[in-house]
Order: sequence, then structure tokens, then C-alpha cells
Amino acid sequence: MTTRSELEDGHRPSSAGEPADGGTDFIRQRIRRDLESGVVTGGVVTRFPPEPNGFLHIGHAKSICLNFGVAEEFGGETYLRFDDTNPLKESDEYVEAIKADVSWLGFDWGDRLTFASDYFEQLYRFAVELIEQDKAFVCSLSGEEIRSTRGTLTEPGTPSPYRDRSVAENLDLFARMRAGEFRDGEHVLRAKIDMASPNLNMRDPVIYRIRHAHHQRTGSTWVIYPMYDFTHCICDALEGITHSLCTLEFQDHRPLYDWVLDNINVNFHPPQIEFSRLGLTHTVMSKRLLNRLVTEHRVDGWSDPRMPTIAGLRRRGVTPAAIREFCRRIGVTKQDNLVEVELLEFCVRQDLEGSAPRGMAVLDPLKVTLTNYGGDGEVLTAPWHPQLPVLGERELTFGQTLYIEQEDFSDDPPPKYKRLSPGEMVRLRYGYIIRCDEVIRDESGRPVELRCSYVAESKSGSDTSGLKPKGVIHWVDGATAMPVRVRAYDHLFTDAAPDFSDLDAALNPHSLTEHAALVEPAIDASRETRFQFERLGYFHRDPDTAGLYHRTVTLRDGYRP
RNA sequence: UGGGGUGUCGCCAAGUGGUAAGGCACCGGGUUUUGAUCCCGGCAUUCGUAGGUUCGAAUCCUACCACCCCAGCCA
Repeated sequence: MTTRSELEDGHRPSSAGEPADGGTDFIRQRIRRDLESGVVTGGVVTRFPPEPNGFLHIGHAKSICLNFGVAEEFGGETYLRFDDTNPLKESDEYVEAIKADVSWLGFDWGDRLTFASDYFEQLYRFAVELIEQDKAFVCSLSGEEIRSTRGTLTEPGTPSPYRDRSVAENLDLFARMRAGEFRDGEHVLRAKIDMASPNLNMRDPVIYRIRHAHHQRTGSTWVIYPMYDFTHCICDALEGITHSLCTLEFQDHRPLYDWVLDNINVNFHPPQIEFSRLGLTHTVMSKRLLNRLVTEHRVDGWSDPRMPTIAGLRRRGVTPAAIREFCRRIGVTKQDNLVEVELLEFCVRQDLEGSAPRGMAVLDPLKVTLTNYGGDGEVLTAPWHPQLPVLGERELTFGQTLYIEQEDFSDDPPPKYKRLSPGEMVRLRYGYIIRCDEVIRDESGRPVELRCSYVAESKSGSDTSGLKPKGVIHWVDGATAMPVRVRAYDHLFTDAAPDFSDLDAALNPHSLTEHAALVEPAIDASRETRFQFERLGYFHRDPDTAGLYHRTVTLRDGYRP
């Protein structure tokens, strides 16, 4: 669950802020045109309408950035409207999580927080209006019967035997539905449109159903609840939404959206404009599947850092600015798309490169003993960020026992190896140059300790040794380093476009690796939460669990062995 | 097989009849006490295919092909 500490985001925005360019996608072009032609006067009004039945993911972020972004750019307003018409699936817990996510992303709905349930009474009256015009009727077919009479993609449906009930009878029945005289499923209110329509949505769609269920906001006030198609368009109209933006799968619903507004007495008719949803490689965006991952414990809840959820990305250390930049770069079109996760990673690195303090941590420690060093406790200084002197400096201790990365030592180095190997020298970042004199191994021959000598006159910043080692590696001082757990993440799914029919087979078995790592004390003591561990990547200190760091993203690796 | 959509570089994506932007990725090269960053350079004679209109077509017309969505009392 989202906790308070997770939301206290001390992230310093990168100087590379978001360009003010409004974008030229087809939706912005359309809005610009509507404004210029005077079709829309009085400002742009948009809305982000989540159903509170799950957590938001990066696909929602695309919609949030679009809706709030467009309103910002054109000087308009955006509603955060919860589409809470199905009490069986929704809960207040999701409402709070969604609000936290939207505001963490950096958007402000001001006093425009609404719920579809705020409009239940008005919705009911519009339904009555439809009945009075003989454009809706109470159908007493079972769900099964309604389905079987809907027809197929190629065959028309057959009209309900209740289609010709009198207006008076319909009015009476609908009132009694509301009064709770019937059981769930006994009756339903249907729009009277066209059972032969090639668009299935127009074949007398159900617009109200009976549900004796407790609603998180209206309690037991209602036992009938309006369906999406009837609700959404009316809420849009009531709120004066000038551009109702939604995803492609609702294109087939647009005729119904328009039909409802055309057949009730409401003086505003927003246009529905559809864009394609976001596809991201190596992950899943379906709420159903995301829910399954959580329920079946394939991940550690909705905020598992491997999840594409906003909460997961937040825990992982991804910044709001990086997500916004990503959404800006992917654009908005009607094309099906599968964006490479590398673009998201690029946005994350770009933001963190210019803002995250640097430090050193060793994920897989290999002991190094300096045989000729006697200055234990020596204090060195290093900048928090070499390119950003304003971030200041931190202190590092040097000592006789150090740890370096196992990967930074090779018995049998490949050509152009720039790390440590027997008899060779390397510089310890911000410290001294050392040479590997002896390798101590365990029974299996694996190196467990390196005995090295350091070059006294090679101290970083005042090097008079004249030596030019091929490389520089990171390290920590055994005497002062803090033991921490570091979690490194890989793709949740092995394939770029996973086959979700077999979730188990599709899941990447190596998506999480935990390291018993060592970090320099200055990192542990810092109140910053995001760091670059030099040569490794960007890491985020877990907001709730002490001594736990998440690898947000690796550094770009130009190393070609 | 009905209806609704979409097809421009490996991935996004500009382009709206005047002769293919940009980003990511990738490949070189330079700087570098992070194999990072940064900097330079390369990367679609061609726009799903085939015809047609036009002085001129990714943009207009015709036909075809491929892919996505729709048969919840979910949203």
C-alpha cells in the first residue's frame, strides 16, 4: 500500500526541465482548431476518469499527462473523476492510491475532484426522461437470454419480448427497481436503439442494472447502478468537458455516447476523441494481469519495483519528471504501439544524471588487503557530483582492508581490460593506485582476497607518481562501509512482447537479484534518497525498509568485452 | 465472414500535393580519475502492395494485403 513516506519525495528536479512545447499531436491540433474556430469558448476542460478498482500504471500516466497537459497548455482545467458505477469491484482504498499517484506525478486537480456517483440522482432522472420518450425500456430477460438474443458479429440480434412495454409500465417498473423491490438480475433498463445495428453496442444496450451492494460512497442509497456508456457521456456533459479523451477500444462506443446525449435534454455535448493506449516492451499493461501478478504473489504487491504501476516505478526510484518526459516523447497517435522500455530508461537516466549525487557501493564484495598501507583512518574527500560542484563534497575513509567488485578483478583479463588483474595496477576512484601482488583462493580456486600494494604518492588530486593505470574502479573501506541489501531488477517478462497465455513461462525468472552489498557511510547518512553508485547505476533508498536500496536503472554500458 | 480502426527506419514519431523532421536504439570517432556523462559523425532514393490522377504523390483516387478492437447486467 502507498505509505506516507513513499510520497515524501525529496527529488531535486533536473535542470533539464520539460520543454514548454505544447506538442503537435492530432489531439492538440484538434483543440487548437476548436479554439480558433470558436467551437470551444471559455477554455478547455478535460478529465481523467479512472475506475477505482486497481492501481494506476504508466499507461494511465500517458492519459494523465495528456489530459492535464493539454489543459495546462491551453489554460484550461482538468477534473479527476472517479468512475465508480460498479460497487462490486471498486473501493475507497483505490481512490486514495490513485489520488496519491496523480499528485505525485505532479498534477493538481484543484477543487475538481468528482465521482460518477455524485451524479446518480441526475443520471436517474435522465434515464426516466429516456423512458418517457419511449427510448428506454425495462427488460426482464435474464443475462443469459440477453446475450443469446444479441446476435453475433455477422447476424442481427432479436428484439426483447419486453421491448414494447408501455411507457407507464416501464416508468413503474424502473421506479420499483430503484425502490429495491427486485432481486439482482431480475430486470434491467435498456436503451431502445437498434437490434440490427452492425455495432453491437447499439443493440439495445443495458444502461442500468440492479445490484444490492454497498457502494463505497453512496452506501445503501442505491440498489440500481448506471452502466459506463450511459454514465460517462452524461458526466462529461455535466462537467462541461470540451474534449473527452479516451483510448481506442472505446471507438465503437462513440455512437452510443452520442446517442445518449442526443436523446436527453442536456445542453452540452462533448466530442469523444480516441488515442491508442501505451504498449511497453517486457511488461504488461492489462489491469487484469497486473492484478493476477499481485494476487498470485508473483510480485510483492502493486508497488513491487518491477511493476509498471506508478507505485512500483516510484518505489523503484523513477522520478515523476522522467515519467512525464517519457510520455512527452512517445507522443499521442491512433497507431498501435509497443514502445521499447529503453526509452523509459533513457528518460530516467537523463533526469538522474543531472540530479543524483554520486557515491560508491560494492554489490558483490571482494576483499582487498593493502600490505604496505599503514594509514588506517585516512580521510579523503570526493565531490557529490563531479559536474555539479554545488552539491558539495563528502568524506571517504581509506584503509588497509578494502572491498572492490568481484567483477572488477580478472585472473585472465580479455584484451583492453581496464580493471584489476594479477600484477596489474588500477586506480581506486578518489583514492590511490594499487597493484595486485597476490591472489588468495578458496578450495575451488575462486579468488577470496587480493593482496595488493598501494602507491603512496598516487593520492587522487596530488598524484606525483607519474603512473597511468588503464582504469579506475570503485571500492569501499572495510572499516567504515555499511552493509545493506541492494535489489537489482531485470525485465519482469523475458520477451519484448510476451505471450500472456502462459504467465509462468513468460515471467523472467531472474527479474530480481538481491545483493548483500556495502555502501560508503556518507550515502547511508545522506537525507537524499536517490544516488548514482558510480559505475553501477542509479539507486533508490527504500522509503520504508531501512538498509534496502533498489536499483532504478543501470548506467549505459559501453563495455564490449 | 458484420462493424470500427491502423499501416512512414529495429522502436516511437513529424509530415496535411512541391520532392522523407526529430528522439530512442545501434555503429563509428573525440574528451574523461565513472568502459558513465559530454561532444562530433553515420543510420529510409523511400512511406503496407499494385495500379491511376498530376509538371510533381507518403500526402488525392481505386483495388488489394496485413495487423488491432467489438458479441459484460465491466470500465
